[in-house]
Amino acid sequence: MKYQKIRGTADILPNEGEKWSLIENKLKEILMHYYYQEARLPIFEQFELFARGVGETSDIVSKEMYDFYDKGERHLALRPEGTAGMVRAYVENKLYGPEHHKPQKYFYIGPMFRFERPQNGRMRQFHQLGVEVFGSKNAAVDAEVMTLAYVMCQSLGLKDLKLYINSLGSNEDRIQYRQALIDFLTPHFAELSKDSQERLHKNPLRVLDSKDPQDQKIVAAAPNILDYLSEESAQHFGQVQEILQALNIPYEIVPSMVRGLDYYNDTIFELVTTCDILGAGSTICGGGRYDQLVEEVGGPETPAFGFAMGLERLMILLDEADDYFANLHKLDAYVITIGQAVNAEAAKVTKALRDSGWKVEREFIGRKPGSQFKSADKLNASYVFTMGENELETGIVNMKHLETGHEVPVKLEDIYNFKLNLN
RNA sequence: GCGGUUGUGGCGAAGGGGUUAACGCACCGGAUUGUGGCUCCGGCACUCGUGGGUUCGAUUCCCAUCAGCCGCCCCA
Repeated sequence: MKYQKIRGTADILPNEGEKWSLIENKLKEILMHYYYQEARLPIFEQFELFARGVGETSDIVSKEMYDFYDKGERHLALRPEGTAGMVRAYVENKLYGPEHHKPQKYFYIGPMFRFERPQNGRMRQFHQLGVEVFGSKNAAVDAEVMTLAYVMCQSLGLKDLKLYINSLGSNEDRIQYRQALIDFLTPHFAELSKDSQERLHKNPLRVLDSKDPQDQKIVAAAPNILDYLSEESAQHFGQVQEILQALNIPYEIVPSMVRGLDYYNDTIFELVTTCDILGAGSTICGGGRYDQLVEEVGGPETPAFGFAMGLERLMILLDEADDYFANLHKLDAYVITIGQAVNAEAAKVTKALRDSGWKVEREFIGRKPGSQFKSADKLNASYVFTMGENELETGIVNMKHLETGHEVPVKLEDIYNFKLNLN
């Protein structure tokens, strides 16, 4: 084999591709109902945008970026996530202008790139559906976006879904909590795992969701971030819950939950599956509030809330779901040809049937009739039309219903005039 | 980035230094000059991810490399 795909990329082959568009269409329909509008943004941006936006110290920026210099010596990067680009577009195009309905609610679907070790549901090029809302600090926005994420997954028939929520509070809240956490953990430094010892300096909140059992024991007694929320943040978080309850969206508060991007404040959430086919990456959707990012990117003070959903993870889960995709390719008819002479007439029959709204395939490679029937069977065709020289002469074809084996003669003319009678 | 594991036809999979590389599925042809899901017969890998080495000889051993999978880190 001369060429192979780049590590961590995937070929979504035709059969699979149909599943993707089926899912995407379904999700888009829901997004329409919630009044979200689609944006299509560049796949690469200035490196700096991500570095600043996502956070220089985040893993995504510090070790997972696909960055490069173009022929004009510009430092660029393939987008590792969608929010930074969306915010940039929002600011650059002055979508905050008075003529735009507030808040603005956008979504996008597309590939993202992260240089990581591939695993099930974790690719170097992967796809996200992202949602961003700009211009409201209302807790109802938080709740709506989380509801949206939940409903999208639910509508696809996903089971074992959990909505985890938490609040990071304001910047000041977090700084205080961070210090409290460091103060608490420092006496236990020697007992912590190696990973967590490092995390203590870089990002102490991360120690909270360490998988190391010893760490977990220590952390169990750690101060709770929710006790450090300012009154405003606590009230906001309370309202978010109130609305979720009113909407009957089941959720769970997980005070140890932290997110990997630096820009979040107040509400954060994750949608995870509790079944284990996804292995380590059971999060299918994550997001939260980011009230400072727009300003950081050069726009006016604009609160915002968003999430990203991992599409390949969704697809993996859906593949498990029974026959969600069954009958995707069911044919209404297969046109069998016997002999070169019927080539054109078979084309006419096929087209006429298609024009009348049927899903139709025909024989192209001239196999024996028996094999063609096998194909028709395999392709799940309801009817088979047999075209041979006899039919050419008489103008009458055999239409066979595969399931019953019942055959009826049909006039070609009737097919061409869309007068086919299925009884 | 670290650790483990795997790589044989379109797919699944046996083989374990010696030369015709099992088997199953799928596919193609025939038995059945134009009618399917069963059966039977036949066909289908100059070659065992790639490159190098050891050897009289390597798909089998060694090294490197690429890729897949799993765990960690982290995340969608």
